[in-house]
Order: sequence, then C-alpha cells, then structure tokens
Amino acid sequence: MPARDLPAPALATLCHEPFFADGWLYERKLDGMRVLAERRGTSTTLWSRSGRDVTESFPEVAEAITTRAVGEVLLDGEVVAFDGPHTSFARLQPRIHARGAAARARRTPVFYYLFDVLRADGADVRDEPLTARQRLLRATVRTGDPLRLTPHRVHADATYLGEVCARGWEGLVAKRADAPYGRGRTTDWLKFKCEAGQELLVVGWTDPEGSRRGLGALLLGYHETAGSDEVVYAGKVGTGFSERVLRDLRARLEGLARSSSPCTRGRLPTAGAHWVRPELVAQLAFTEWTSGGQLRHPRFLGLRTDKDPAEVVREG
DNA sequence: TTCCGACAGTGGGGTCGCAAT
DNA sequence: ATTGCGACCCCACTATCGGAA
Repeated sequence: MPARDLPAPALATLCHEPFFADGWLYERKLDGMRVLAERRGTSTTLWSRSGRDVTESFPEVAEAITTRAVGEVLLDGEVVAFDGPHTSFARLQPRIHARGAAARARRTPVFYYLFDVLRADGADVRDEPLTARQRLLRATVRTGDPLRLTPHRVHADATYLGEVCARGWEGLVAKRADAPYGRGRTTDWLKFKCEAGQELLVVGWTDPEGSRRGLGALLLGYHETAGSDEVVYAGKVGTGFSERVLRDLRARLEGLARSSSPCTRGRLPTAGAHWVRPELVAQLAFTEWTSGGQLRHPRFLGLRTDKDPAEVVREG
C-alpha cells in the first residue's frame, strides 16, 4: 500500500570532522532500520524510509505502539536487533525481508528506539523545536520493551566519542536543540561515525558502466600472514575516486594484468573481473568487516606508496 | 563572484523471494 | 535442487547546476 501524506523522515548529514558545542544534543547512532510509526484510530502502520509499509515485518512493534501510545501520532525511531551489547544490522536483516508467517517464525527480538515525533494529537508538530518535540514524545508514549526512548546527552566531547567507538558503537548523531524537524536531508542533524581503516592489496578491477569512466570498482585482498603467498579476497570498493583518479588507476592496472585471480581464498566475484599482480596498496575507510569477510560501506582514500605489499594483512 | 544544497548517477554487502535452469 | 536476478535494507562518493549569500 502506498504511503499517502506521509512526511519524509529527516536524514542526518555525514560529517567527517566531529565538533561539540552548546545548543546541540548527542545521541547514540544505532545500526538498524529507520521506521516511522503512524497510529490512527486503533491500529498502527510502520513505514520504511522509502514509504513502504513494513508493519508485517515488525508486528509486535506496531501492536506496542497501538497499546502504549495515545491519540493520532506519527513517531520516528530506529528498529534494531542486538548481537550482544551491539546493535546489529546483520541480525535484523532476516526480519526486514521475511513477511507474515515467515517473519513470526524467526523471532529475533527487536526493539524500537524512539527519538522524535512528527504528529501528536493529530497536529503537525514538525515546526516545534527538537527539545519541545522530545517532551511531546515522552508525554505521548509509555515506554517498555519493545519500545525504548533513545537517550541523549547535552554535553559531549572528543573523549566521549572515543569512548563510544571503543565500546563498539556505530557513532553519534548530533542534533541542533532548537531546530524544527528536517524535511529530508538536513544539516541540523549530523552523523559522526566510528570508522575503521586499513591498507589492502589491489587484486583487480571491474569494468565501468553507464557514464562511469576508467573502472567500476577495485577488487581487494590481503595476505593471510605477512610475507605469505596466500591472498584472501576482501571485497570491492567503488567510491571515493575522482574521474582523473579512475583513469590513472585503470592505466596502472592494465600494466599489472594477469589472467587468473591472485586470491587463494574467499568467495570471488563470478563475472566481469580483471585480475592483476597484487603490487599496489590502497588505503580504505569502512564501517566494519561483514560476516562474509568483506568490507561494509567501503570508500577509497588513495594509494599508499610507502607500504610493502607483502606486509598487507587484515588488522580488525 | 563564490559558495552551498539538492539531485542524479555510479559504486559497495547482505538477505529474501521468485523465476529460470 | 541450484542458480541468477531484482528489490529492498544499510550505505559511500563525485559531478553538476541553480540559487543563495
């Protein structure tokens, strides 16, 4: 069922230079799925970020909103699953995709972390400042699992962000305390992400598509141990290049081409791969290693000329 | 004139469901 | 029974253009 009159959720802007200032509130960044909950009459509909009805995926959340919220409301929050102390998108994924009976059969527990309200008592409250909306939110919903309020702190600093990352959190979201609810992407909400980084071997490339020039993605790998002949495939990176860098990389890789993969382990891409001798070292930033041993949300930062390819091993 | 925000386009991993093999 | 593919989630980034500053 298509969403009608559904406001778009406010989206935070990624910020690579964290700052801490008065007038901002800081929340834990949760690694789950963005969900708007719309309570009308005596039922609740859950909406995904793109306006898809996802009530069937999280029926217990919808039921909890129906019984624990009051009036006609539109709430904003993140549905998460836990792996130990950490929110885990991988754990949540089966719940996202499975519908109806299949969803009920796989009862991975989920929680709905509420952090905002767009409509309360039938009225649009998006132009109220954040702090006022937070009060409205607390007055509108009785928490209790699976409903939880997203805690925030008024003061934070770089040390706190460091602690948060050491704890394995995904990062922080900074929100301007006096800002109205954003229409789509907004700089009133900023994401400070905990990122991992490391050097990896370039083991190949894929062809560009559409208007892209040079190459589509770099294929990456690392040595099982330093100096070892064993090369483990580590996935691809397809973003972070300027057009000029794309063309330069392609030219250099042509000169290193070989007919077969240098990788001895890992699940390799099935089609469209060109392989090279593993002599170039790339610097990468990414959020985490997936359970399949590949990079999640990778971006290319540049080539390293000061690093011996033989020494490239997995760090995390 | 310069800068910024919105948009389009291209790229990633993973899961599920379904059609084709 | 297996495989391939699209549709979703989560995203990353660059290039471009028009309007704001």
